[in-house]
Amino acid sequence: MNLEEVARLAGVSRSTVSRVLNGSSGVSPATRAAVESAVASMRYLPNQAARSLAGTRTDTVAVVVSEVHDRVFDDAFLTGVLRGVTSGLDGRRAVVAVNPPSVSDVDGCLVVSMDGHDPLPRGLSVPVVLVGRPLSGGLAYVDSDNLGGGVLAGRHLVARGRARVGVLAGPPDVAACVDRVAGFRRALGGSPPAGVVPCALTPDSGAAALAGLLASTPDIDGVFCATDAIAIGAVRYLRSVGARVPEDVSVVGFDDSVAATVCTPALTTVRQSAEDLGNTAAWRLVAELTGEQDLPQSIVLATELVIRESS
Amino acid sequence: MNLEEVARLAGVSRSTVSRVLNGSSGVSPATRAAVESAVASMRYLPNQAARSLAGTRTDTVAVVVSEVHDRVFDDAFLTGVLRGVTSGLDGRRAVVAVNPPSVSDVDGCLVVSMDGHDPLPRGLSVPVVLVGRPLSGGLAYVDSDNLGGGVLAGRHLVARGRARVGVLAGPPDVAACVDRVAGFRRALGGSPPAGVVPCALTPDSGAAALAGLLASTPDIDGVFCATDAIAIGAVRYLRSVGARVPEDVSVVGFDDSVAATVCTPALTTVRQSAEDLGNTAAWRLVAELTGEQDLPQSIVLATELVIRESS
DNA sequence: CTGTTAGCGCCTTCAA
DNA sequence: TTGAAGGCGCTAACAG
Repeated sequence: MNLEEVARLAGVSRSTVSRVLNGSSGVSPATRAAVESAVASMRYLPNQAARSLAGTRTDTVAVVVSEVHDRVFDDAFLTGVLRGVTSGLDGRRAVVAVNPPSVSDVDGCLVVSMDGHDPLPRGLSVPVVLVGRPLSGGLAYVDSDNLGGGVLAGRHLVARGRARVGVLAGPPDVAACVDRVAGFRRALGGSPPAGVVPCALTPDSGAAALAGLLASTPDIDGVFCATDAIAIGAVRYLRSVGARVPEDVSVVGFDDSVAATVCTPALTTVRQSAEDLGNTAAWRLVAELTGEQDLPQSIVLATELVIRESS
Repeated sequence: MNLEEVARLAGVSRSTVSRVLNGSSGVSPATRAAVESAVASMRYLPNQAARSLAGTRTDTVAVVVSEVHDRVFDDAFLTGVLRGVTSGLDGRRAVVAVNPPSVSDVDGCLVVSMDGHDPLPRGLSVPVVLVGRPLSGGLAYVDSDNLGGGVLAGRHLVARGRARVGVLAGPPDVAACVDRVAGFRRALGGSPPAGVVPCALTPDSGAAALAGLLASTPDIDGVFCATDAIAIGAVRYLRSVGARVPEDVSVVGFDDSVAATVCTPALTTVRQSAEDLGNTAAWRLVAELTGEQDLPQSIVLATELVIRESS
């Protein structure tokens, strides 16, 4: 089934059908109606390949997922982003490509990178929008307000009367973690944290980092962790050495992952919406593809403190 | 850059380049080498749209994700499947489509359905492989050995000396849950469960279902839950009424989700590999697309008992 | 406002 | 073993 057949049924030419299908102006209402009813009655769907070949768009965008570091706790983030992306693509198709990105024949590219490097499709000359702030490079991105979330966490621990707080900062090359810690420091103002130690994005690494911190600074009464995964390790370690959470030590995480809700005690954390992130990034890319002007280079989405039992 | 330019550089015709690119036999080694070096030096990539239009394939498959029920705990499953799929597609592109599937221009279709209904793309006349057994319909599918996993769980509780076990069975229209419970019953042999109650796939629903079960059967010493999410609710409820896990009551879940490892006590559960599931389904679809004969209608992947603290 | 025309880049007979 | 030629279904000028 092709344009030709639709045109014949509607009693017009191929071009006219094409015009209607593409929403061009300059088609009389009567003609348009005739074409639309023909399309509907035949259940006609345009051939995407022919469309791409003749036109200038492919109507598909690539979603490049970088999977560099340990990802145990990132699954929910990824599905959330994907969900948001597919719903924000406005009819375009999303092709998923995994790490060494070799995508072609796409109109644009969305990159979900959880580290700060740029796993950018090489030799790809289409608009790109990153999900998550890159540590360097002038590309457009959408990110959660990690800095603001860090501020929320900091103010919360201050409000709880915690005066000697440690920070399990995550990896220094993960922009989200860097920003979270920066925000946290800002909230503490003149009284800096009792200690800031980097760690990997796993509970085990969080536990080990906290053990090291407590060895040198035993009187800590609060811990801010750059992710929930780290916080879960921190809580586990604290309980293993007989410290009560939150009575002796308050713990705050970041992400509002499922794990944060099921662990004991349930984690106070900062929520970000992966779905909004994906949706907004898709929107930004589509806007660029449709030629909108004066688009923001970066978009930052609000985060929110969720108070539970650990603080 | 197109075939023409490559042909010119290699000193042959377009047809010959096309033959080399598509691996047709009947090209002299010398010619083939010349073409390949031209392709490499120009970094030529065929235009996918033109290829689809002229040929008979699109080299892309749809991944249809059905999101019917509460999905809080399914994220890891989905990303696992997706990861497996993309790596099993052998160069083909994966387009993701969400629930009301309206995909076209694909060679085949992978459907990830977590309920038993068939959210099948209507009017799609391409091969389909389901990830997860459908409750009805004669479509090809790949599934975890939920029945076998249920057997493992049952034997385990028997070996632990548990004689009065309850079952939180999940929804009756989710094939995976149905199979898990069937396997569990089989392992118990002549001594049936003390009670089997359906519930939704959430911790809260699991807690409520267990409360109801305990009301009528207070002397239960073991609980098998169709998913980890349900098990987490069960554990929470048991502890809230002062029962010790596992001393008073053993609890076994299913899925080996992240939540199972971080909750207290850590859950004994049955592991399935979402990645293997996706990879195998992709393999099965590709095999059908490449014309392989005598393919199995269903493929079942082994599951594995993971013993932790809750039993 | 509508129809005619010329390709888009590739695969695939058919000849040579 | 290779080349020439036609056409896949559509869009985008260009006429009328």
